[in-house]
Amino acid sequence: MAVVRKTKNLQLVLDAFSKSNHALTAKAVMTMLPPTVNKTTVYRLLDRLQDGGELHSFVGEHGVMHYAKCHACTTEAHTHSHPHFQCLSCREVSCLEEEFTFPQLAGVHISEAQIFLKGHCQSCLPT
Amino acid sequence: MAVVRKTKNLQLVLDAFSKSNHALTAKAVMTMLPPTVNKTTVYRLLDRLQDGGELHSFVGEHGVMHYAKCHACTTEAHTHSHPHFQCLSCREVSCLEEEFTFPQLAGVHISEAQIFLKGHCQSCLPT
DNA sequence: TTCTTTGTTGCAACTCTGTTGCATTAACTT
DNA sequence: AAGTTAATGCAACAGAGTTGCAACAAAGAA
Repeated sequence: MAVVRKTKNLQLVLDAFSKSNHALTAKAVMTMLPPTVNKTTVYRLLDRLQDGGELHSFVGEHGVMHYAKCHACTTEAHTHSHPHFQCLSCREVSCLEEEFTFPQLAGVHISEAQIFLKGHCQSCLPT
Repeated sequence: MAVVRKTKNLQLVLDAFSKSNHALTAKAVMTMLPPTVNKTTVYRLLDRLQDGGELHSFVGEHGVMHYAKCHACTTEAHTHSHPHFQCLSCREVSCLEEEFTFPQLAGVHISEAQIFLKGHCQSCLPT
């Protein structure tokens, strides 16, 4: 079974997410790592961290995968029905904490919701 | 200014959407067209129809762009805050008619919502 | 009808995100 | 220290989508 080793690169990726507090794309992670780290490695590390329940992923702008730190998740129970948010001004993507309960609509049975909101974050709002 | 000509291919794409009643990817449209039609043409036709307010687009599974017919839209006012839905069984993607009103959350000002729901459609639900 | 204008199409090459196979390297185990 | 096995780098690839350019065709003018 897949024993996950705690390598240098794995820690660097985790550090990147601790530093930013935002959702990151694989590309964004790469720029925060030494340029010697191969892109394949980055994709695999992100997968690993996701499998381990430390990150979750979602599709963001332009259909690009985004990764963010998990807060209330275990390996067994991933509950990511919270919305994700992108500021149209600074383009940063982040998780919103509010759990979203979707209404059951006519004719379909909904079991999963992906919610991507856009607008302006507090820092970018004209006060 | 961009005068849009009513070509044979344009009509074929519209026919494809009339036939299916589901959201289609560019690839799906291509399979419904004569194989002589180039993929670049398909992408351009889809763009054109979107600009003209006849189609709207959204990101679906695997970050792939999906296109669907507009019902209550004009060239000026595109209101696509309705959710999109994919059946986990038949994989079909469709528009849900319900307009979605998103709550204003703390710290951010939301101006746009993209909602992608998954579940089971009526045809695929065990009765 | 024929000419001219201009929008449309096909083709090839390219970008970008993400993946795969394989040989090599580095972490844990004993 | 030696052996096992996961992690890494590299190159090549796959799929969605774009771009530049030459050739073509639709719509209007003569």
